[in-house]
Amino acid sequence: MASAPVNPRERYRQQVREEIKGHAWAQVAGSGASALSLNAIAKLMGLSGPALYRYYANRDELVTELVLDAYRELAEVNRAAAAAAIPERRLADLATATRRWALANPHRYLLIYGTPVPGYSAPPEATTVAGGIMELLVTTYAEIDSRRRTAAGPGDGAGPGEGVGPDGTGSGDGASPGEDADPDDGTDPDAGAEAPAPAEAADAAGAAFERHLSDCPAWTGVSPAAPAAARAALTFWTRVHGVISLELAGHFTGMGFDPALLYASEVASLGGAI
Amino acid sequence: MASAPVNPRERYRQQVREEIKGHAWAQVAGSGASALSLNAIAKLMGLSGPALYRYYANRDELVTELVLDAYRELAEVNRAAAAAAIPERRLADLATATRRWALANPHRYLLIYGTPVPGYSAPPEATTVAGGIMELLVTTYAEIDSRRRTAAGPGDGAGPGEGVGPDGTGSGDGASPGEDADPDDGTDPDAGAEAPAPAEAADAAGAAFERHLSDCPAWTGVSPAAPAAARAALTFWTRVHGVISLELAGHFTGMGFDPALLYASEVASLGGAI
DNA sequence: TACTCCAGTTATAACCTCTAACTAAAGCTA
DNA sequence: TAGCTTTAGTTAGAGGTTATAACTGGAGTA
Repeated sequence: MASAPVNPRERYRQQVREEIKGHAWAQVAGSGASALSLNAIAKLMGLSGPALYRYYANRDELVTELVLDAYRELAEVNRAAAAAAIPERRLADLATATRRWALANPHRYLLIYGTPVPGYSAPPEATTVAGGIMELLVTTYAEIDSRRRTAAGPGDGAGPGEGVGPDGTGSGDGASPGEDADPDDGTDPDAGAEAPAPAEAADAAGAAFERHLSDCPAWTGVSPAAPAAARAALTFWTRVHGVISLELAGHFTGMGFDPALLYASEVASLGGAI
Repeated sequence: MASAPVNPRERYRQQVREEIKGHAWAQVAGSGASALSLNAIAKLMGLSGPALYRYYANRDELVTELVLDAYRELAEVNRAAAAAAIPERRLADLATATRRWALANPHRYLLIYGTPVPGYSAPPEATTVAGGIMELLVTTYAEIDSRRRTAAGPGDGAGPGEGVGPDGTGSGDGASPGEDADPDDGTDPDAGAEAPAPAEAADAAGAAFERHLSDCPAWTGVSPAAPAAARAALTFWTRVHGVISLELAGHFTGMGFDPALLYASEVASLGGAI
């Protein structure tokens, strides 16, 4: 991963760093990232507190390492799931793999997607790996789109189930009302107007978001159906995260239902049969 | 809220407790809950550290107080939004109010819905208030459902846009495949089977979840359309939280799109025009 | 007036992160 | 091989945290 350790000193250094990280993961798995203590790790390793500062400049640097590892692990899990899945189940398997990993490693998931640590800011490499996860989603959706296009034949772009986005909403076709959907203004310009039917409204807002996405700088390298795929990927991400994070935080306990079924319902809404 | 302070001593006590809480909120708003320091608060109030332990037994008790206040505040914001909205925009206004409050008080939102504090567990009253928020959602969806039913007339239960759930999925009608949707078993029983079309799959999984909900103990007091409304409310909650929490954690920064439009798209998918 | 109770104090223990200064050993180089 | 340089690990200590124990003085009460 890093530069190859040629010196025996450097090799030893990397080894100790790995051992520290191992203990750190154990602590994080036990009590979360905020309970991570360099002092305790040092004691566990038979060292004295300040010795660890030879290997990590400070606590944040160790946390960064953990965050990066977690990102890479989740990215790898996703990549493997996507690679192993038959095309028809790729989305579902991605979603399943993500939830399974999150449930098996709740603190790793929360380390990535949970409440940010106050003083801490993620390193650029984390953004890169996160972008890789996102890109996998986007390409998966783009792939589904192109498969549907070729299956339906050219010239046929309408009908139920078409398009790549969630909820059966097609790619952005035509203008629609509700251009400014920012809820931050308290004016509510069309509060008295007739509310559109839910289905149309979903189409309109989705199409508006896709148009907005098509104006945005890249972060997705896929070309033609990009906005639709990007929107679908973002929706996938937020819906999956919505269920997983609330489940991990324990907000479903005591409600008596199986979160797996809610998750399945949400994943199915994203175009992935589960 | 609590018992009335009749003694001047008790009154003074309540007053100091409130002042402590005020400083605590300022700290939380500034740097998050993990940066909350009883010592610093005491210094700010011109007291010495241990003095605060006369008012709060420990840090967790203060955090509990903050969590309860945040819950109550969000519940009140939701209740007010629902009361002020015309029926057709009730869902949208609920969603808007929630996001607005979350963006205005990110640390309060994360205090409730973010990564749980390691040793800390929410008090029963928090569950009660959270249940109130949920109940408001369920009744709102039940109300929408009954309004649609009366508008469509008895005997008419089909057609696009019917039902109360998100994605235009109706209430659980009829059996469907995919009974056991728990992704935790690694066996993947029907991996080789033909994947159903997305729309059918969404219906099937949603119906399965609704059937599951109808078997679950109450936590929702609404009677007839309960499972459909409960599912819709849960879906509302998880989708709204998915977008808000990722936005608050800064995961959208650098992606260049306006989260408000993604949020609007999601809210529209939930049957709320925004 | 006398008594009780309690807010707030200091001292202290046990943690934490992190810096400074020092020791000793390991490895490189002439 | 001798000497030099680099560095792992040490102790000491500053400054922070939560939290407890014991004490003081004043405020409210009987």
